[in-house]
Amino acid sequence: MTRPLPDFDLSGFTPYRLAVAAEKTSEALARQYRERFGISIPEWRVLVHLAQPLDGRGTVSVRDIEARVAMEKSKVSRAASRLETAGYIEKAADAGDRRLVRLALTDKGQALMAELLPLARAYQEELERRLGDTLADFEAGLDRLLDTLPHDP
Amino acid sequence: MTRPLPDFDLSGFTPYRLAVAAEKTSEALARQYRERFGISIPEWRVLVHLAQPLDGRGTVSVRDIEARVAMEKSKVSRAASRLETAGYIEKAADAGDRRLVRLALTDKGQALMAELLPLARAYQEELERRLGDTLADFEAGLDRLLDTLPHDP
DNA sequence: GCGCCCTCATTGCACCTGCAACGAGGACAG
DNA sequence: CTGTCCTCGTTGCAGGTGCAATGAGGGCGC
Repeated sequence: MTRPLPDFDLSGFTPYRLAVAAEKTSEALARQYRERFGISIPEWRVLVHLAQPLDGRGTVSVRDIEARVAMEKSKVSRAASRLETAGYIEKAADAGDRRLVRLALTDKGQALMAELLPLARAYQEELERRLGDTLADFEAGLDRLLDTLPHDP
Repeated sequence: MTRPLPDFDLSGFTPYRLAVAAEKTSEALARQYRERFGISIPEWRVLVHLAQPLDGRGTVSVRDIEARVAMEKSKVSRAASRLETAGYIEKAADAGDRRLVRLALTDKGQALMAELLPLARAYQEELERRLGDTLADFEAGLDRLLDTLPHDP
């Protein structure tokens, strides 16, 4: 009665493998961001979105970010508050719809991103080098997972 | 002076993509585990390791688990405490080296795993179906990332 | 205008986490 | 045996997190 359990190989379990890979790939960059700039990953994601004026304007609301990044609105809100305290972004009520909060990089924030983005780019290139000839197929598989799985059930 | 920033596409950034994919793939299963069994992901990982008697014995120490799973020892320790409180595992001092704590599934824990493991298996098969013909290449790329990156710098 | 229901963002709460510090125990040289 | 240094596991603390509740505001029918 001690062995009714089926074998199960955790190291072959895709969700687990993805979690470990995500953790490992984030770790190196995250440490740099934290030690050199005092920036966490949620904060970094917010900053990246503010660095690209996707729409006409250069400002974005909390829920724009929430929609584009896989991050809860409370997480976005708190990350934004920390960034505001640090002086990297500014919040302003939207003139048209006063429920919205428009976020925008300050000059200090722009300067920060001018340093951070090249680091991220270089790291991405390093990862692509490591993936070598498996890169395209790997990213294709990742695309399938990302496309297929809903994330607001 | 408003556009000195290089373009950067977050949705093409591999660490970000991995984080989102890991979150999405874990979410569905994690919710089931939580709602139906009251089990969190760290607790699940501990349980899985206790369900496979990798060595001769069916018991494992905290640091065995720490080494085999990408989890801090404090996380393992607290997950084990919760599992013990819930009655799924038992802790016992190792006879030979009294610093070690040997963890083992109780009967209740074995019964739990007999339910959980088939769910995980079925989910893995579903993911593999979604990946379809990209599966092999995708897993190969994941292997490269997992092999290359150190995780104890 | 008024009521109703919706959306946006924040916050309170309970919990989880990482990290450093700790105590207990083991290994080993002298 | 004693002292020193190591390992194992737990815990205190500060801070992050998810979730639900909240308050402010908007849209619309009447």
